[in-house]
Amino acid sequence: MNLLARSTDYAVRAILFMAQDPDQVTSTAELESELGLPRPFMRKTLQTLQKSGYLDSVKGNKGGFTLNRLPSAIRVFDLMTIFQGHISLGECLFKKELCSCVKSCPLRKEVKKMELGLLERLKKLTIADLMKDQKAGI
Amino acid sequence: MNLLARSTDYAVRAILFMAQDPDQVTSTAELESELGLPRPFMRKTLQTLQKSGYLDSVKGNKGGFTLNRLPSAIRVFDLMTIFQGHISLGECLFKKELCSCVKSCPLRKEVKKMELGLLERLKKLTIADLMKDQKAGI
DNA sequence: GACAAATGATACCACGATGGTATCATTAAG
DNA sequence: CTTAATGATACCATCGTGGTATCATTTGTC
Repeated sequence: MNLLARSTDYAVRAILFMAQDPDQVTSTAELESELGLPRPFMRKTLQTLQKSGYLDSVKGNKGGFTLNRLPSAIRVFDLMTIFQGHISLGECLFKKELCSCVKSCPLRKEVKKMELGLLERLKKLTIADLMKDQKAGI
Repeated sequence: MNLLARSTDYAVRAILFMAQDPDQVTSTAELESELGLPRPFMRKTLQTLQKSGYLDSVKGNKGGFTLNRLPSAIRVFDLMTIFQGHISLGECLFKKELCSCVKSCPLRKEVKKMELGLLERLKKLTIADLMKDQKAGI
């Protein structure tokens, strides 16, 4: 299982990179050479981030993207939502309604509790936090 | 996202059902009519449980399965492992090694922390706990 | 102005995991 | 002997995800 999709993961890395030097224009080519992120996929990813208001784009030669928000204002949880939709650990109920377990599903309840704990932590985590870790770590 | 695979989910329901009357032989046909679980799929699922030592099987007419362990000795986490393999929230590192993020991946570290919390809770949860919930709730 | 290098928008593809089915052999109750 | 169950497999279909390709547009540089 993977809590994070590739797209989310890549997005976070790209944003972390751009946050080091917020005013610089970063192209997907740069992300490829600097971080090894696959260029075509990153195009799609960054376009999504731009449409969602996290990045500004500069078209044309020497173009690319710039970060639009403070690292402390970017929650990992929100990025996950953008790329992965509604975040939940147990969504069987919704899509195919094979669950007649409305009342008789104690397992769901437990999973739901764990989900709550997890989401709480996720919602607190920002890019700024990751930058701190990054500097502290190595 | 789904923390639990269908197979795990079904397995838990079947076991919960069987635990109500531990000495009775339960067939997949019964599970289908009583719980609405799809018979062919349940066959596979219960066979897996039998091979893993959770159920005994009775072949032939009037055959089926019986529970082999005490509800308190069946951890949901172990069932998940059987049907879903190694449980983890971030396994990108292993399979395709595109992560050169050994040192530079603060996000992984955070996910790992959350995973620890989640697994701790999951490992504590047994079928007996679920039975208690079931009786308490409605 | 021409070219190169970038994004915008979109459509498409490939693979794997998962949920689910089908088949044949074997066993045992009635 | 028939029926109803499991044992053991092999197979299939669908979907999400990761990834690619294409064409149009924009813009800096020579």
